[in-house]
Amino acid sequence: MKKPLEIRLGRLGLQIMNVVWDNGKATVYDVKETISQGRKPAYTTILTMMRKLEAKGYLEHDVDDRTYVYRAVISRQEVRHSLLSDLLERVFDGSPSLLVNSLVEQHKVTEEELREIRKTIDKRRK
Amino acid sequence: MKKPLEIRLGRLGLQIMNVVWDNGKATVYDVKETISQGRKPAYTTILTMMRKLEAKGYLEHDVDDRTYVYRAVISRQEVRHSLLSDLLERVFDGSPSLLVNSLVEQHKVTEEELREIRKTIDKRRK
DNA sequence: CAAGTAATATTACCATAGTAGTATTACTAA
DNA sequence: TTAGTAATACTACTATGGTAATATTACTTG
Repeated sequence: MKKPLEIRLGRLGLQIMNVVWDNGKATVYDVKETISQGRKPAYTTILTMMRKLEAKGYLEHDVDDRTYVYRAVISRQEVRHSLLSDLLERVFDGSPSLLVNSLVEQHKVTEEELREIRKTIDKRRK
Repeated sequence: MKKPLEIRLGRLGLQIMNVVWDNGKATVYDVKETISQGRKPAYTTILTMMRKLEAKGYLEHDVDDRTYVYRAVISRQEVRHSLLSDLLERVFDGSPSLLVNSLVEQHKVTEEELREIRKTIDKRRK
């Protein structure tokens, strides 16, 4: 079983994966109903994209009473890891501290978030 | 003051921008010589891409003895900010600590890097 | 049985990143 | 003066993500 080194997911593809991950499984209809914020793609647009995601091996489906019920083949962690690695290498020269620096400098990171991050770091350090 | 439009840059575009940022300016030839690791795109490929980057307003050029000398219109920080924001929202649910968590969990972050990151956090917290 | 309905299948198009061959232009050197 | 050279200009094609209309299929219900 071979793992794709690089995961390619655009906005819509990622939105769809998120719905599937959140619910464990999802039909085209489920996704359509859940994607309510922002642009609302047509039913067939979501259908087409889900078929493409399946073709790429990111989703699989079972048939339940004529309806396709999709489930994720790749995990959220895998995708996060892959996309983050990609950004790290291509944009931040492979330097995690540069990335974190940019993160806390330019994004409004709350005090709460900073504490959380610090905890993560310290746990990792020992 | 520019609006933080969404910056769209693929692999090659980013490689080119990096050469320009690193050197302050760059010709097509400079970029071709610098891009030595991995695939080596043809001269005209780089030329075409640099023209596209200029069309998008990311580069500008002066003419020096018939040769175009490109310089960056957008900064590395802008691009880093934009691409990181994008990833943060789309992949990490807008949560910086989730992102940092994934960063230190799955990438081999050295002890040195952890110290560096912690310093950044603490500086921010004061 | 026939019409409606709910689902997928098919097909086609647009935009953008990447790729690069070929054409043109303008200078250089024999 | 002309062949070569070094640069950009033009053109075209591929791949992929996104978009969606239209067609088909299979079931439901009057």
